[in-house]
This record gives sequence, C-alpha cells and structure tokens, in this order.
Amino acid sequence: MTTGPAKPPIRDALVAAAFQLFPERGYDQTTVDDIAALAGVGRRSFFRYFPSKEDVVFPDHERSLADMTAFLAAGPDDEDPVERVCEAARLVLRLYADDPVFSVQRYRLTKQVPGLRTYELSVVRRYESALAHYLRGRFADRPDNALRADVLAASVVAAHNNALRGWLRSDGEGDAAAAVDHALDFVRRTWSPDTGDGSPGAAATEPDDVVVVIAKRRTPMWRVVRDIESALADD
Amino acid sequence: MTTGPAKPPIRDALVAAAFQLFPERGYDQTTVDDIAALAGVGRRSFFRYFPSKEDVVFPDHERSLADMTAFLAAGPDDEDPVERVCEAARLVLRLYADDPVFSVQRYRLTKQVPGLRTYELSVVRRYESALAHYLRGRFADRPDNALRADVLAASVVAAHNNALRGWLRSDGEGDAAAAVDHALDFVRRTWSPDTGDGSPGAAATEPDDVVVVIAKRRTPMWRVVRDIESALADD
DNA sequence: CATTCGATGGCACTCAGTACCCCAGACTAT
DNA sequence: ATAGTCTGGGGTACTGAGTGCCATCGAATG
Repeated sequence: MTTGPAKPPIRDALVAAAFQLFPERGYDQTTVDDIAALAGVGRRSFFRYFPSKEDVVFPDHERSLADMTAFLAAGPDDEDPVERVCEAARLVLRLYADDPVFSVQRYRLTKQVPGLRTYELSVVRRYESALAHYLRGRFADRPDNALRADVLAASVVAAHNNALRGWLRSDGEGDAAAAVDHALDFVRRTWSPDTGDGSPGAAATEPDDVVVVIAKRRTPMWRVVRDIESALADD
Repeated sequence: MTTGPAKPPIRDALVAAAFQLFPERGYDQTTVDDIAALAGVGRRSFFRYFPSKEDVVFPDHERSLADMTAFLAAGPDDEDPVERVCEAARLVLRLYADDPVFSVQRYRLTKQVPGLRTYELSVVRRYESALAHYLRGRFADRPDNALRADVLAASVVAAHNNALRGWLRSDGEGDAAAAVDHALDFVRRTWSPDTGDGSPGAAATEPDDVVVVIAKRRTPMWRVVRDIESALADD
C-alpha cells in the first residue's frame, strides 16, 4: 500500500501536469489554475505542496540540498576539504544525470524563462553557501579562511555548472560524470598544494618532533601556511 | 552634454521615496502605490522608470554593468586578463564605496528581504557573465578556455563580494578599497603560477630577508600561524 | 491655429500568493 | 453508536505586482 503504483501522490501529479503544460503553452502562459485543473486538484492544493509556481520546476532540490549538507557533515576530519567539496559536487551532478530526460526538459525551460533562471540562481546559491560554510569550518585555522572558503566554493560551483551545462546542451548524450570530473580536476589543480617556485622550503623529512621552516620575507602567507601544514601533517 | 542636469527628476524622486518608506514600514509592507504617491506621481509612472518593484533598490546597476563591459572591451590586448578583470571588480566596488550611506542602507534591506537577495543574485550574475565572456575571448587559445574563464570569473566575483560584504557589515567604516585589494590579491596569487604568463606581480616580490620558524609537530595551527605572521610582518 | 509627439495619469484586467472558512473522512473516547 | 477532533483538501475573497489601453496635457512644429 505504501508504494502502490496506481496511487501517484498529488505532488507528483502536479509536477507531471506542469511539465506537460509548460512545453505546450510556455511557462508564463500556463497558470497555476491550469496545472491544478489538469492534476485534478484544487488551486489551493498546489500552494500546499509548492510555495510558489517556480518551485514545481525544481521539485526535489530541497531534499538534494539536505543530502549535500548531510554528506559534508558526515565527512571525516582527516579528509582533504577540497576533495570533500568536489565529491559533494559530484553528488549533485548525479541527481541530474540520474534523470536525463527530466533534466534536459527543465534546462530548456529555464534557458528561455528569465524568472526561472533567477530562481535557479537562488537554488545554486544555497548549494554554494553550504559548501562555503563547510569550508569556513575546515579552514578555521588558516588566515583569510572565509575568503578562501568563499572563493573555493564559488570555483567548485562554477566548474560543476560549466560541466553540467555542457552536458545539458548535448541533450544528456555525453558522459556527465567524466565532464564534471575534468572540470573539478581543473579546480583541484589550481588549489592543491603543488610545490611551486618560490615557496618556502620545509624541512619536514626528519622523523623527530620538530619542524623547521625557512621562509623568505614577504612570501605569500598562504604558501607558508600551506607548507607548514603539510609538514606538520602526520602521514 | 548628455550628462546634463536635464535628468528626469521623477526617477530620483521615486528612489528617494522608496528609500524613505522601506526602512519605515519594511519592503513588503510598502506598496508601489505608496512609493508613487509619496513621490507625487501616478502608479503607472513608477513602472515606466522601473520594470519591477525590486529594480528601484538597484537604481543604477544597469549603467554600472554597461560601464564594466565597456571597460573590459577597452582593455589593451597585451594586458594580463587576470589583471583586467580584477580592475573591473575594483570599478564595481567604487560604485558602492562612493555612496556608503546608500550602500549600507541597501545592504540592510537586502539582508532581510529574501526576494531582494534573489534579485541581487541575478544582478551579480550579470557581472559574472560579463567577466566570463571577456575571459573566454582572452583565453581562446588555451585549452578549456570556457571552463577556465567561468571559474576565474566566479573566483573574482566571490572575492569581491567577500570584501564588499565585510565592508558593508562594518557600516562602511573601514577601507573598502584595501579590503577588495586584499581579496583580489588572494585570487591573483592562486592563479598566477597556473597562468604562467609572467605576470608583473610575480617578479616584484623579490625576497630580501629570511625568517626561520621552528615548531613542534602537532602544535596548534593558530599558534604557528600567529608566530609566522608576526615574524613575516613588514613593520 | 492646428497637429503631432512625448510624457503622464487613470482605469481595468490577469494572475500569483494568502487568509479564512468549510467540508469529508478517519480515528478515538465515552 | 454519538460526539469530539484531527487531518487533508476545496472554495471564496482579498491584496498587490505588473500590463494594456486610452485620455490628457504641454511643448515643439507645420
């Protein structure tokens, strides 16, 4: 009875009705009354399931956002935060890739309805804020931790969106996972601690409990901290 | 000249009326009729000057966006694109910093009205798109130019917003230009080694002195950072 | 003086979103 | 069983944003 196939809940009926009417008449030309009528419910019930007309276009983003924050919170403390947020981005992508038909349909809609584009922005922003919040905590012991967190979160989201949009433009034909992996790899390369030129040398090879760091004055603080951290790490 | 005093006073009156009423009654409790009535014009005229109620909160963003795109287009081809977009971000910041009272007032408003936050997001997005479009062109000869452009544009915007928000939170008391310079410097440094164009900033930091730090393993990070910071400080 | 044009006000309309009340069915206490 | 009440949906009326249409007024122009 719980998973009866002959009883689609009202919520699903509303989503189905909306995505039947939107491609036919267009988003603006479809009223909430039309959707409710086609779904066989009263207009009032629509707003019981969706706080606004726009929300029916993103029916399960609330759950997805909750999933992502839970995923971030469940991360072990010794995991590289950069890896963790990249994995979180992959999690979101999977939500799109698991239902390509629906995702492409929605993409076409949002592409040509300014109001939906704006709404989608606010949705994406919440993901970005969740990432930034997580990173602020993980970067708490670094200078400029909020700035670092905001910029990295924005970078990850931008890379994710770049790959996702490319995949959506191809009608969901290509390999979404590979595309997002490539994009995230780009971000990871510019952020991962690679021993570059001019960085302070860290004599961490000695097995005793002392680390000696030699840094030149006016070395960027992030380089110093980065190398200290890797030198202090127990691995 | 085109910038003569013959500007429509109605528009300014509407903005003044809106920003008088919003703090009094709140944004949602202020109707467009109220604003128009206080400005001494008909309700219909409000929508002649502003396409929506939200637009009156960002009266000159359209001009600002045009300024920024023009600034990007006017850049010489031999200039480092990273520097150019950073300079463009500074341009936008100046628009806020030039009128601190208005900017702080608007910040307080957008902070507590979800609809305005969403609208501001769409505004910021247009700046980011303009930056990304410019960078796509400048990165045309590199692999992943679109990805590189999107991520860098997002980073610059995130850094700019981080600095701007900090300044706005302090009621416009601190040095906004210095804050955004610091934030943009962070972005520039994480991108300079990767862009590898021999940016002018890289050679300028010719270290002349050396500092040695000795730390024990598992020392709290904040302690290490504090000592390093004071040792590296140029005083 | 008549005309055209641009800017404005007024009116009426659609539609999203909300407040309030009603109704039907299910479950429970007596 | 009868009454109480809890829940989920329906219906009505209202507010307010945004739009289309037309009348008006004033200035520039013939």
